[in-house]
Amino acid sequence: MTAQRRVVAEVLDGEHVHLTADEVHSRAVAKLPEISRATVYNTLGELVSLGEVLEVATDKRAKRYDPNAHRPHHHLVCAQCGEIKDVHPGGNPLADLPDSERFGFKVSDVEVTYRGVCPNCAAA
Amino acid sequence: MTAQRRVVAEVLDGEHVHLTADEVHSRAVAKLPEISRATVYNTLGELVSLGEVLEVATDKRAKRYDPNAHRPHHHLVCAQCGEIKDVHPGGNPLADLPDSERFGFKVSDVEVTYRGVCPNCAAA
DNA sequence: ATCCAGTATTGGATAAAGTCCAAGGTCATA
DNA sequence: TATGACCTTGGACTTTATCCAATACTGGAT
Repeated sequence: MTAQRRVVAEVLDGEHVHLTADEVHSRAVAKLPEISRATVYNTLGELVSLGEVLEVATDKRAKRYDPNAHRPHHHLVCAQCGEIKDVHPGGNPLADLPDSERFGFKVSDVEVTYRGVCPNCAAA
Repeated sequence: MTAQRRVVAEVLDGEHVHLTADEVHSRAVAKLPEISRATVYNTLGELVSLGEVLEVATDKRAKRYDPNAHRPHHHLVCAQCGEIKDVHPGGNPLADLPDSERFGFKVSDVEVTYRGVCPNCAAA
């Protein structure tokens, strides 16, 4: 555990945190000015491999990193400003996919992304 | 309607078609050698605006374009090779998101992505 | 059939996001 | 202190996508 990794881990902490790699880097630089982009990417990649952090691809621009990897959840995204909330819907989408629709795949995971407009953007 | 647009529309036709912009361009070039990348991007953008084609962000690399926009469906993705199938699960995920989990958003849409391993990759 | 205004296309430049790599630094151990 | 393992750095490079000015094409009006 190096100073650089500690800083990345610190930046990625909290509820409803979904930063891009670049945002992580900016915030990390604020705490440790000499940290490089490459290290941020390396560390994020390791955290993802370790299962400590999730990659989220809600919009098609930069990947986002979600530290809330240990409680399963899905995402609610504002179509206008891009804000992302963690949500915990009921139901079991895995059970809703009949065998006839599995094409022989071994299905292991489901991701659900709700889209809408957040209160801020609705007001504007 | 120009030759270029016709070619792009032709390339994007069929079931379980989920090409990247680059793949669309390659195939379009095969039919119309002088078509430019910019035109492919423009045309894809227009088709998306018109609601004729969907953008899919299943992996975090290039966007993919799905011509099957008129029958609602979700996606099943192979985690190894990236193959994508259209699927039609039962259930109603929208109904599964309680008000208490909506954070005041006006929720209008849900995307469900199943992940697993396709028969090919499982055999290998 | 021709002309025109408007729209589409082109290719090259540019941007944004991410990856790769060689060189150098740090740390624990012996 | 010397050694080896692993991290970090910065810059070059790749991939994906967008922008722009110049040119070409389209369809309707004449």
